[in-house]
Amino acid sequence: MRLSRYYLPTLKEAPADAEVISHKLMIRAGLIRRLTSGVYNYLPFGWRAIAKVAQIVREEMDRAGALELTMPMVQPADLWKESGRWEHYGRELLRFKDRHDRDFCLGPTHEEVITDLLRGELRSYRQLPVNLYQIQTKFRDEVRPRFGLMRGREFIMKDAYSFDRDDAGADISYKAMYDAYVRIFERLALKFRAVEADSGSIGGSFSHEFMVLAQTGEDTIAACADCNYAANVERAEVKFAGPKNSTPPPAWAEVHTPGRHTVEEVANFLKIGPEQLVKTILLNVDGKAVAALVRGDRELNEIKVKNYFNASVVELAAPEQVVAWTKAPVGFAGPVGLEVSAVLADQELQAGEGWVCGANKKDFHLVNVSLSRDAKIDAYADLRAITAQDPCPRCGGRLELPKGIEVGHVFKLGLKYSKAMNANFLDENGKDAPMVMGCYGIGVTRIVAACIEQNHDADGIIFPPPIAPYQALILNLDAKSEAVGAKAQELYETLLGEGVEALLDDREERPGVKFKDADLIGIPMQVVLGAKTLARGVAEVKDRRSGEKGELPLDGFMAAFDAWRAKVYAGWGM
RNA sequence: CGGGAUGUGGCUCAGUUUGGCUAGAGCGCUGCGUUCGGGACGCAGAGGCCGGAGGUUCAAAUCCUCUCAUCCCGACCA
Repeated sequence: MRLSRYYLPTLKEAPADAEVISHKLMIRAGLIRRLTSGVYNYLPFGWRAIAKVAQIVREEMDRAGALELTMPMVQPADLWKESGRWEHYGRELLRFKDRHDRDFCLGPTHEEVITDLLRGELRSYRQLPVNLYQIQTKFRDEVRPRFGLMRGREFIMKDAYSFDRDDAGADISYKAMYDAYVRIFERLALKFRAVEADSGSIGGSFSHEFMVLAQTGEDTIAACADCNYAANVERAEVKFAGPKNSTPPPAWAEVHTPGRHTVEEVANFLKIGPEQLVKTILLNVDGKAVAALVRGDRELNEIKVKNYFNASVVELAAPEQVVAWTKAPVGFAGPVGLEVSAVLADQELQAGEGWVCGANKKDFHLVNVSLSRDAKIDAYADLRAITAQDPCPRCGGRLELPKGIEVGHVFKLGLKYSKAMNANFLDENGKDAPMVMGCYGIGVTRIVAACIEQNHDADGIIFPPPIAPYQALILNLDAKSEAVGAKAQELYETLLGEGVEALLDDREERPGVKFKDADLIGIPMQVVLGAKTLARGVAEVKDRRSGEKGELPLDGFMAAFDAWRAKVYAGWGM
């Protein structure tokens, strides 16, 4: 394609409402335009990148034996009521009524539809397993869409669903998808990590997330430097050395701590370390009052609390509730004499005595507290967030905590939907049995954004070749010169003829403008042709990633180009 | 949903505090000329009822009320 006839609106300045780099660059480089909050137009250049990703996903899904289909975006409420999610999915589900006043929603995911589809059609174990997928626009009415394509309300997703006769079969399906995902992200030339994940409200027994590694990621990964353990910190278990027997402290005593309510304030005031304090965090767990205790220097992982109770909602208690439960303002809660429905303590609090904690009384704390002697602890459990100082829960090795962007998630669902929706088949013995399901998602549009988060510099996007909308950009620096124009056109046609996706910048712009735009839009290979180089019988080339420049002879150009391309791709590990 | 902020040509913003002439700048866009290897320069243009509604006033981009939209932080999130 020739740029003089391309709709590629590049911008010198980023719009004020873009915050993260991928969002800014996608707008500046003319990939997307916002229609409304969390909803974007995909412009021709951006759409090509999305299509590239989708095609690789498609090829690997097909290779893994999955079958592509397309299900409706508009879904009847009946199905969601059947699975129970009409009530539980929340307001992320965009609901509306048709002219007959019937309830509908826009599909945020398709477990209900696919289960409904198959339960009517698949009756025999002979027909299983089956794995179906689609690549389609999804809509989730996110409470807070942000960061451009990173968290949109409307986005493109590949979602696959597997149905098996039994657990063992489901494990095989799961593994096949996991392996396909690894191949997909390898082929996309992204730096990624597959991590153990919390399965969240989709349910099911276990799951993995695929994270594109990038500083700006919203998720944190606990990854072992010594073994292959990696988990989302939401899920990562903390290894506990075991309780220690220490002598109980003398009886607890109140100390006056006027106006000190944070751990830091109290620790400074008493001239002790925060690890000698116990934080008492009051939570609402499915409407019940729960206290969670962690050491002063630790952070509570609310998801662990949620999983401990198998609860659907865990939220921090409101200040009024804290006052009602502890008879003191926020900042002075403690386990001694606290009356709530459950008091959970982090396991490591078993290794220590003589804690400092809130007195449940304004401006007072307690010292010399023994949890076993002075408080009623219902259970000790792994409650806190893992830190970089913790050992690897598998091998005891050193942990790193890199940031990642979740671009894929595989779930083993088990019987959750098949039971709720009666998706049964007849097994070998002629008996009804529920199908064992798995579901597998990839955020196609999010991958493009994540790719840019991972690959950019001060000048713009640096597309990995597999995602790049075009492989090579030819810059005609002398658009008015017939000789240069003819040669540029010739190179362009040569590349196209050899199957290289080329873009020709034949606009009547000054060289500086073309160089800037070329770097901004991030096509991996730049071929620069001007009067000077033409006179010398060469074209200048630049590797967008490394910035390395070279010259290729115009005579026998294609052979030289092939060699150079191999070098550029090698830089991407391809 | 709680907290904060912003809405002025396509983009970035000034002007609003303290109401007052035909509402400005840079970038971008159109035309002409000079330029031509890292976002050139000159001249001449086009383009805005200042998010919307109502109100106060002799007079509103500016003050008041309501409303809509967008962004940020938090809660939330296959």
